[in-house]
Amino acid sequence: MKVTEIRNKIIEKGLKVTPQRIAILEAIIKLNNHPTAENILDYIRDNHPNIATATVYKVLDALASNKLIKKVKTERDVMRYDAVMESHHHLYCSESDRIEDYKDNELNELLEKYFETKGIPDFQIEDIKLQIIGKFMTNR
Amino acid sequence: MKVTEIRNKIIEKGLKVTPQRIAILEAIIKLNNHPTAENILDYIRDNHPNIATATVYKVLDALASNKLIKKVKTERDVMRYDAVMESHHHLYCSESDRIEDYKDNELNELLEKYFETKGIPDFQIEDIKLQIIGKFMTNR
DNA sequence: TTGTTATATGATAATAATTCTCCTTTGAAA
DNA sequence: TTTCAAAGGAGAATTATTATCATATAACAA
Ligand SMILES: [Mn+2]
Ligand SMILES: [Mn+2]
Ligand SMILES: [Zn+2]
Ligand SMILES: [Zn+2]
Repeated sequence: MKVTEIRNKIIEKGLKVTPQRIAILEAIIKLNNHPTAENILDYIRDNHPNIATATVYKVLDALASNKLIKKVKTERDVMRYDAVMESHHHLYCSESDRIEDYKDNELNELLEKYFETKGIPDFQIEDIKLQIIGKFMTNR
Repeated sequence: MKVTEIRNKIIEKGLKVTPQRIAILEAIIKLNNHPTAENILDYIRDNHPNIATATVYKVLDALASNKLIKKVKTERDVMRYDAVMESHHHLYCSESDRIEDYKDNELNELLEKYFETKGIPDFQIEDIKLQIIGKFMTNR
């Protein structure tokens, strides 16, 4: 993902392009590990030593409400962020804070078909997310 | 759910039975709406005007780590609690903080069968929770 | 029943993630 | 270039939760 592409993503949403926004969006894409605000700060401090914590949160909020990133909730008191915008699920490690993406179109279709016929009384489904909890058999 | 039953649940886990623990567990069961710590406090203040906020959190922690209640995470910065211990999913309202239980054994079996045959590489599944986001067609 | 003791509670301070406020800076359009 | 709405920086404030520690009490034994 080149900086030009990131700039374009931001422009497409009608947002001003700033060095902070580029750095933060780039960090989330590159880290690719559902980083926290603090992870992002640590990552970009090398090139942006003066960025304020509040700016990171404000940028994250702007990116999320413009659908350039997603918020990923965790068991713990800290929000994490995701630049993968296509619909996908998450694998949560039951022993650590590791979260990995799980993309599975066969599963999505299965669920869609299931709820299409069965439905949920008095409820209109907009989205379904799976939290798959377990243990990773590989390190990282 | 009678108080005697609640006492027994607490005793079974080898915990001391205290008026605070009874009141808090009873509140979560009766409210049946995935209450926050504050909701619980409000509910029990009538009969326990002197209970400390910290006690509520400590009791919630003790109940959760002894598997008498579950923590339910939300998009927002507040934990919610659930006395329904059987495996179930949640319906999240996309417009409000309403969360309702969704129990569906047919779905559980479908998912179990699906992952049993397909599996996830390098990952050992322990539990699967669906977050079903959408709109309730009824008020409350 | 009473005494003992580990555990729980209450009061309050501390923490940690996030948000707010307000002033300054800047991106982008003209 | 100038203009100015929008964005950033600094630090205070907020809010949910946790920690600390002195006091109270549930459970058990004598
Ligand atoms: Mn918080
Ligand atoms: Mn918090
Ligand atoms: Zn993801
Ligand atoms: Zn529930």
